[in-house]
Amino acid sequence: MKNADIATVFENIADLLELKGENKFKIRAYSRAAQVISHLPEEMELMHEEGKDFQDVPGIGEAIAKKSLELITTGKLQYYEDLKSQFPEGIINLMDLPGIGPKTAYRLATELKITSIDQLEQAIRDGRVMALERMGEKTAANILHSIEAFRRKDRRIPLGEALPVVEEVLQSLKKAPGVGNLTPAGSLRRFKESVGDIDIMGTADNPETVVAAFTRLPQVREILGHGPTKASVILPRGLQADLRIVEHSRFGSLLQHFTGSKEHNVALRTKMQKKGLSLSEYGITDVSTGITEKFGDEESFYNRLGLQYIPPEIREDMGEIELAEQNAIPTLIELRDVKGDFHAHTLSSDGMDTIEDMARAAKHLGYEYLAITDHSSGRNIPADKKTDRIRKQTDEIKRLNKSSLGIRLLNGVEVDIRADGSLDLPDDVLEKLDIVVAAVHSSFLQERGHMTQRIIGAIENPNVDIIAHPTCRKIGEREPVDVDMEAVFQAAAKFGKALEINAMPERLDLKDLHAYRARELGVMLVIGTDSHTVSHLNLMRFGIGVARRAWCRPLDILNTKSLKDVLDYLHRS
DNA sequence: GCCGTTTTCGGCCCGACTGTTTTCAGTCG
Repeated sequence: MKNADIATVFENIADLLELKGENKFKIRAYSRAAQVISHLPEEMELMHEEGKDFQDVPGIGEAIAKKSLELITTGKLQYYEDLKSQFPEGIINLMDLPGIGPKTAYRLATELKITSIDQLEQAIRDGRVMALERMGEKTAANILHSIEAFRRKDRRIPLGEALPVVEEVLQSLKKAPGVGNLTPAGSLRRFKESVGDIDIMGTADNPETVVAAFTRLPQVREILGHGPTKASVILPRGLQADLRIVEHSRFGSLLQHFTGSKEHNVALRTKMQKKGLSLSEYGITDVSTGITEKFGDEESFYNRLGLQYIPPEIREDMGEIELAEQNAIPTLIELRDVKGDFHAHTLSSDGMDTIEDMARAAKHLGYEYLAITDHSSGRNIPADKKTDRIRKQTDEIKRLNKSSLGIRLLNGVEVDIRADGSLDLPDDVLEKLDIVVAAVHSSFLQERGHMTQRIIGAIENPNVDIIAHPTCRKIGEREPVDVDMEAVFQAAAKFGKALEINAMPERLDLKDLHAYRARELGVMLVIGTDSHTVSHLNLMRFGIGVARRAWCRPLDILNTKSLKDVLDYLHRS
């Protein structure tokens, strides 16, 4: 059983215990364990095989360790089954609706015998819900609204879609008179691959002017509400954005609070509570004196707690607070560390621009090198012209490298890993290239064992340098292939091959947790944009976001190295 | 149920909003 499924079981147990009216700290323990498990970089199944003790994971104690083991070894948990049998089936589904917690769900299930969202909708429409004690017309209408929103199922939006919209909004808003700080908070700021609502935090001399300007933006589709210092609106793609303006002196604590993650903030507050400090969006309160200190920026907020500044991308309660106490937060990779790109397409395959166009654009970004990695076949390339194409590309790159472009082009290819595991170009062609990126582009539904061998086979080929988009997922479009990632990481580490963090926002593949685990195992990572046109080269920042969430330092990422070091690494010069 | 340079027992994050309430429970982030 996978971590995600184990986490779901514990989350459901927490819900059921809440229904039972159990001790709320016990409930919290299950809930926290679920969170922790869903964020583990390694599968618990594997930890078990390796003889690791689950109780070493903070938030997992004796009882939950034992239950986890039962889930892993038997696929079931008797405690959970017993708990479920005490309640009407389907009651947990009701709690998926915003506004319905355990108390309401329990009443609906027992007093009205409702066990599904459909039944709930019916009960609201025929007036049975509002007839209940302590329920009214408004409550019923709100639940109905939740049901409709739930059915739209478009609640989380890929980062790649949300970020440009938000940046456009920020651009316009910054022109409003008297605006000071203005920055998005929440999961967007932490660079999670998808985001729910957008929170924008700001300071201003005259908040009302800014809030008014916000509600009048051309991007605003609907105004959900607005007051003197905050407003909620709907932006394109159904994106809800909330703006909050505070005085300059409280901006630090506000931003910290709304950046989250929730788990990070809870852990931080729990820890500081023991030192007699109470944290909130308004500042830090010394419990003994009742005096609240204000903070204009996040650095001073963290420093007051005796902590090093913690970058937003790693605020997930994965050990960052403990490291900050020791002043040992790693220096994470930044966009400006990147010296080149290892994944780009041109007109020779399915790209839109010439090699020279791509080279100039990469030079413009300040890069030292750019790998041209057109597809090996398919995509406008007849099978019998594969090697001809490579020869032409080689000549063109030689010519350009001799010209005064000021950037070194690496002569490469993105070679298909075919369904049978063989590569789409012969070794004598591959070995003459500067760099070989291999990737799966077909037969995505192969069974796990076959797919794992297919990818590991490519890793073992001495001519292959990088495996691109290792899981082939496309967010909201295509599920990842079924592959034993742990085995892939082990093989990459053993054979000294790099794995790609594909920076295309719809891919982000490796994803954050995979990249974290790969780095932990000593696998070299690269961030590739998979550019098909010059503008795609700018997508690098999305890959940087994933790398930072994976705690990557510059030295973990191959394309932060100088041209010389890259050539050394590739054993080609 | 978890956890410990204030504790192996006795604690466990903080504040706001909403609705149906005359003081608060439930839910959320």
